[in-house]
Amino acid sequence: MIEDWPATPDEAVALQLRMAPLVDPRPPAGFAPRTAAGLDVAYDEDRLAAAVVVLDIASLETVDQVVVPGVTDFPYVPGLFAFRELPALLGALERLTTSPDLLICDGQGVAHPRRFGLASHLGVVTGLPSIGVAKTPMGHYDPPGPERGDWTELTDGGDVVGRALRTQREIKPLFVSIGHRIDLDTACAQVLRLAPKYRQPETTRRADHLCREALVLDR
DNA sequence: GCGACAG
DNA sequence: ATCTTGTCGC
Repeated sequence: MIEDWPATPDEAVALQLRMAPLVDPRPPAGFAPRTAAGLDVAYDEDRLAAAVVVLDIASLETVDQVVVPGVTDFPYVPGLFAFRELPALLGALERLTTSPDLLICDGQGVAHPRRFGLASHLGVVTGLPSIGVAKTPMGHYDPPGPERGDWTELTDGGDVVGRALRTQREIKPLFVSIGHRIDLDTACAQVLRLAPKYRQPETTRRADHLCREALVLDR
């Protein structure tokens, strides 16, 4: 499934440079996502659990979920985060009953040194529209206003790569960037819609809870 | 050369 | 990511 999987950081960087041009910032024709999947991974030593939870965007009800166990192959290296989580997340995605319309990822999309963070990598590999939602920025930004929905640009090397988006009043913003096949306005609107009550989107919250629980039960 | 650097 | 106490609020 995953050809030429890198064994070293140098190979991983080379793969990102080859794949970054494959990111398509244009949404599919008539894009109107009905479901969104949250993806997250939890760790315990060399074990991990990857979870995907699919929500109906309108009702925020869970319509499908999968969690799979795995092992950590790749060390955590800033900029190469995807190589740690991608294999397990793809395995979980394959086991879903239905294909989600949109992927909400825990990390950067194009707000990344090589414009190819986890969300972009997942989007390109699956062909699905994807959004990167990170808790910490990779780039520079000025603090947005205090209200829910307030935002400022996230920049890197002179490029606008995403937004610092406040999802709750006076709560630290999230850092949203496009992953693949979506535009930044739509990405931010979807994140806001999915986060009516807490800082993080419901998709991410449920996937987080699910993989943590699985890690404990599998032990 | 030194610091910064998603989870 | 994970480690952690008490504390505030619904």
